[in-house]
Amino acid sequence: MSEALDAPALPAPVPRRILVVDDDPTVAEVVSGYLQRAGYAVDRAVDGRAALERAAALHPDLVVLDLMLPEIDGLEVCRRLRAEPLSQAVPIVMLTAKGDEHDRILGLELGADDYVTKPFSPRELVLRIQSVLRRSAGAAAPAAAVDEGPFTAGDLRVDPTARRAWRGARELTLTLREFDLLAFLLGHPGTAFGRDELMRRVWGWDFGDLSTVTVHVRRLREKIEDDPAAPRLITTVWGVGYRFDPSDAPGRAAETAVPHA
Amino acid sequence: MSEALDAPALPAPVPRRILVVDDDPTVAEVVSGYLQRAGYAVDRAVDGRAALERAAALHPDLVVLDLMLPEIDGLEVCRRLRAEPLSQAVPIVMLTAKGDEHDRILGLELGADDYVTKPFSPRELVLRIQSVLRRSAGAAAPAAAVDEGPFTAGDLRVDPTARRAWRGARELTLTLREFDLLAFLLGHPGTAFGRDELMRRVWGWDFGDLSTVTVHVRRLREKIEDDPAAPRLITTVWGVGYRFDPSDAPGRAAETAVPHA
DNA sequence: AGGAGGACGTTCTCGTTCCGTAAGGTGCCG
DNA sequence: CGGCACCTTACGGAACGAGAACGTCCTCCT
Repeated sequence: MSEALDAPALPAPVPRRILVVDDDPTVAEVVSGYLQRAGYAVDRAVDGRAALERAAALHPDLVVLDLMLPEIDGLEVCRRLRAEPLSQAVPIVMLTAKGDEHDRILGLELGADDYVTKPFSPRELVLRIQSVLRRSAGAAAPAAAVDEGPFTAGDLRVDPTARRAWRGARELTLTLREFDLLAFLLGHPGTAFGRDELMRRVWGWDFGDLSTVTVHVRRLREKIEDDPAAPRLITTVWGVGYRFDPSDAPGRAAETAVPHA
Repeated sequence: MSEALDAPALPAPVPRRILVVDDDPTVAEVVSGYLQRAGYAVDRAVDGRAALERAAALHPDLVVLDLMLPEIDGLEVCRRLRAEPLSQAVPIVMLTAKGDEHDRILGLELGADDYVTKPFSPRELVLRIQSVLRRSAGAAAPAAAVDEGPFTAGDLRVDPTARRAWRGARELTLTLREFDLLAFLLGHPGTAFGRDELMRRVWGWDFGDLSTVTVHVRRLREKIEDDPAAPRLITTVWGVGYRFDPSDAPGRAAETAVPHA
């Protein structure tokens, strides 16, 4: 998803196309639903042959590939995708049976970018996919060079491409979520966001426990605020959510009261 | 869940029809009551079959759906609603048993828009429903341009996106309700509103003690008026309600004759 | 492999803030 | 002068956010 990173400048990131390949209708249904919900355009194929056709026709941004397939199995699909120049670079996430270590390793060798073992939680799958997309976007960002160069607010600096952040001269050690959260807020200075909206735009979920956001804001404050107990950068808006306040020039604030009357 | 009451300046919402599907009369009764008091028209169904019939007949704006149902269970109802073009887009809020993660996920896959775990607080359910309605309404109306730039009247300034307000150069510390109230009034300068109308447009309720409005107007005056005892910004219109008076040009706008002798 | 460490999501408790309502007071109108 | 509408104040409860701690999963290192 990197939606969290694209969002600052790109209001509506181009919806990514994902091809889901699975012969089990239930699994395909569940996965498709989750991905659509996360904002992706989903196409489906039920066997290896169809998968290759769809991939050639659609040029998806990512392929979710079940290993056990009729006609042509997942490993073979993977191999052929990698052989074809047009689909050579497409990220592949494999679905493998639990403990099927051998196929998994083989899949990785054939060029799969990640794997998820069945039974899997759809949530986890989405996370993996987002992670893979982020990685590959970072690796091959030729046309997508629209990606923000490092941007700044106050004495905070964030480099989305490098995934690094600084406070003044000191580099911050942020986790993945913390970084995404900070990057998003920095990209929308002065705007208040509800927890639910942060959940959607940073986490990419429509649901989930909103206290998760609270906790991560707390952890982030711990790392970037001078006094986490009295946050000046990430302000709490009571009953609403949070807001990043760019207090660029300390001492220049306009406390000039207009002595009306 | 707190976001439901955030809409400060939305025009009066069209009364929405909600279909409540639950086989437990007590639950259905309680939920219906709360929803009706929140201003929704409520229809009820006790099993899956009836639910589908009612949905087809009424085209409700939202469906509250219990998972455990006689005849046809909630998941199946959900599936069929989604299969039917006419009901394909209707938002669905599911009621699931606590910790029934599997059904919950499956429900979301089948197209539910949110879920609430039993036992739930009716209040929370109403908030979720409002949230879902707002989301789907927003999705359907892309050019809504809800984003108000910060706007001004006199020396008052309100920034809805940042949720901040200033009087002259001094920033005001407003609570959620106070802010919404001020934002609404600022957005309709010179217009008098009855307490009941403010209740509906600021609070979003069709019921409730109107003195609540009185008290909040008082608290707001306390923060923005030079002399809360002789309010110049938020004027009382006797027998009607309140009105915001933009006294832009000092010395010019004194058409409000001071009655006092 | 096995174990240590970190990241993340969840849950619980606690203190604070906010909000709605009730009750009595005051001013406006007939 | 009586009645009504509005004002003012106070209070109890509920909602909210902060903080701390736990359990789980993943990753990395040995």
